[in-house]
Amino acid sequence: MASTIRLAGRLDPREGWDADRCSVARAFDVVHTRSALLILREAFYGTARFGDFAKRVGISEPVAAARLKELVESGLLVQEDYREPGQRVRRLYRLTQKGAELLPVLVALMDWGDRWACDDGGPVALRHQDCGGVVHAELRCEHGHRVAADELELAVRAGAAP
Amino acid sequence: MASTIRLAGRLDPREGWDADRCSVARAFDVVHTRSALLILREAFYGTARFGDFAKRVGISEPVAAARLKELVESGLLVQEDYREPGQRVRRLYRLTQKGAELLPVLVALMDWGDRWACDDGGPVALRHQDCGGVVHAELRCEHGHRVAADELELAVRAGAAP
DNA sequence: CGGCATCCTTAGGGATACTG
DNA sequence: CAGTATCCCTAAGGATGCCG
Repeated sequence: MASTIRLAGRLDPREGWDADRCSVARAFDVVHTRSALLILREAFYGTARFGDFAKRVGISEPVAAARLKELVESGLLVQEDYREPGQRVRRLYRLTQKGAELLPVLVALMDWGDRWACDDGGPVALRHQDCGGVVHAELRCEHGHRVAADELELAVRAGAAP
Repeated sequence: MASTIRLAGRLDPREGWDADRCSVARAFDVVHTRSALLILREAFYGTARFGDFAKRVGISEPVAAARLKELVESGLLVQEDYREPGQRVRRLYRLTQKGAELLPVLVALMDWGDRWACDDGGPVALRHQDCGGVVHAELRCEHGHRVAADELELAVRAGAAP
């Protein structure tokens, strides 16, 4: 059946597999909750202030406070105090490099949701500023080849032996 | 500061934004838990049987049963009863097309975890079978251009007005 | 082997009210 | 505006035990 795939690979890396070392699990543990994910989405959209996060994500202030604190502690966001001349101090939350590199995760989720969880293709689209083309997250090898799921091979990295 | 980015775009799509229509949120709601994500990871690695999921993901049987049932109900996995001649019936869980298309999400998470949550670059690597090149999830527009975060533009889709 | 039933603990998240 | 303090509910997930 074409609807099921599996990663190719001669050796079975799952023997002696240490679940705690899995990068997928570790990445999930950092993001960790729905509210944190949506706060990151808003940060990508340019949101920077406490109240805007709570309002736009649709969560209560206590939850927003807890998630923002965790995200700062994890190094995904930085809090900056910022004062324009003659204005009161504003507190801004902004993405760090570490946080910004989660963008492909967000885009991949958006792609999937647009395709499988929306009637209409989703409320927003990402476009390439230069050419206007719609942007997606896709699998490419380091030589630039587009890689289909059945062309993947799973390899255990050196030093990752059981 | 180079470590913060924001999506370009002249109009602000967040006014009138309906949080429930967000594809990122909807996709997260389908996957929904850590254990479901790791079950999907195992499905990509070729795991198909109940006990293997529980053991390799590192979760209890009740949790595995609950997640597998949810994933089947969501249409990400199918359960097949399968009998080799002379053997007892085996039950297999396999990815559907809908589930298989979550692969870029998993790869993007793995990429991020390898880079930011592991000392050693992560336990496994994905390679392109044909050329051996390491595979990553990256942002490309429909014309094949590689798209950096600051080249993105957010556009409200037709019919997505407030 | 492939589950389900039960009990338990912890954490995510909403509501409300209050402070600097 | 940017939070904090309480209280409460629900769900994720482990442990144990049973069943076809």
